[in-house]
Amino acid sequence: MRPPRKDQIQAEQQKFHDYLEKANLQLTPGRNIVFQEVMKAHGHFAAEELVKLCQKHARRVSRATIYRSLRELRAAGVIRETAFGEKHQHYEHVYDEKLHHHARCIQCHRVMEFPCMEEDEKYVSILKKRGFHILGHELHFYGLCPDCVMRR
Amino acid sequence: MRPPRKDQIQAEQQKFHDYLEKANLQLTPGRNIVFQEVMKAHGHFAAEELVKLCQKHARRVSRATIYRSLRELRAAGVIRETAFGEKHQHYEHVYDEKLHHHARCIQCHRVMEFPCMEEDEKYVSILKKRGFHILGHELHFYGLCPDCVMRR
DNA sequence: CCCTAAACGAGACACTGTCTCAATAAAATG
DNA sequence: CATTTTATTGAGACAGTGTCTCGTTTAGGG
Repeated sequence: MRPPRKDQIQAEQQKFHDYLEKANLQLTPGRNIVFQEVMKAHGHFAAEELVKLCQKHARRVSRATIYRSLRELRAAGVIRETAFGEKHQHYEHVYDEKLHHHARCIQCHRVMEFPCMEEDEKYVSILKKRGFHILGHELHFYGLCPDCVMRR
Repeated sequence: MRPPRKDQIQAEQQKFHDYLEKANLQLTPGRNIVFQEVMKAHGHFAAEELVKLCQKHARRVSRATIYRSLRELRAAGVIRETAFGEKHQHYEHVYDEKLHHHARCIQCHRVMEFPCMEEDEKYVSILKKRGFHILGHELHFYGLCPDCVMRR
C-alpha cells in the first residue's frame, strides 16, 4: 500500500475531527501526536511500534494515551485491526479503501496484499442465509514470500 | 464441528505416537494428559482453557508442559492454530479435515464454520503467479451471530 | 480568576506465553 | 543391581502487550 496523498491525509483528519466532535472529545496535543504518527506509518503496524515512535517526541505521550487514541482512531474509521495470529494486534489505514486481503510470510513476516474479488459474494450469501450479520471479512493466506522461497 | 468418533480419536492418537517416535520423544504422563484433554475439547479452544482443564487432574501438569505439548500436537498435525485477532491463540482439531472457514461473533465470540469452496482457487493462482508459496489460508468473517442479532 | 470536567501520565496490574534451571524419572550401560 | 546418562518436568522468573486506576494537570466556560 502506497503512502497516503495529501488530500487523503486531509480527509482522514476531517474524519477524526468529526468523530471527536460527535463524541465530545477534544483534539488534544496527545491525540494529535498519535494521529500524526499513524498517518506517517504506512502498511501494517503494531501498537507497540507506535508507542516507540510517539515517545520520541519532545512532549512525552504515555502508553495509556496512545492505546486510548488508537481505539478512538478505530472508532473514527481511520484505522482498522488486522488479525495475523501473532501475539499483538496490527492495524492498517482505511483511506482509499479498495478492500484487499493479506498473504503473510511466516518467515520474514512481510505482508503482501491482493484485491478482494466478487468471488467472496458466494460466502456472503451463505452466511446471510444462515442469519449471520456480516460486519467485515478477511482472507488470510500464509506461507513463504518470493524472497524467502529463494533463500531456501 | 461435532466431537470426534472413536476411530478418529484412535487415528489421532496414532498420529501423535508416530510423531513422538520420529522425534525421539516419549509418551509421558504429562504429554498424555494434554493429549486426552485436547481430544475431549471440541470446537475452538484457547491454550489457557486447556491449562485449567489439565490442572484439574490429580497429577499436576505445569503450564510449561502444557504449552510444550501443544506445540508438539501442532507439529504432529493433530491440532492447528486459528487466528481470531484476540489476544490469545486458538486451536482446533485437524481430524476429518474438510477445509472450512470461520465466522466469529464479535458479541458472544461464538464461531460458526462454513465449508471452503473452490472459489478460493482464483486467489491461489494469483498468489502463485506472484511467487508466493502458500502453506494455508483462512477466510475470516466477523459480525453478529443469529442469536446476537435477535437480542438487539 | 476560579471552578469543573476532560485528559493525562505513571505505574500497578492482568493475561498469555516463553525460558531457565534445578530436581526427578526413566532408560541405558556396566 | 548400581551407576551413569539423558529426557522430562515443575516452579517460578521473565517478557510483551494491553488495561485500569488514581492523583495531577490542563483548559474552557462562567
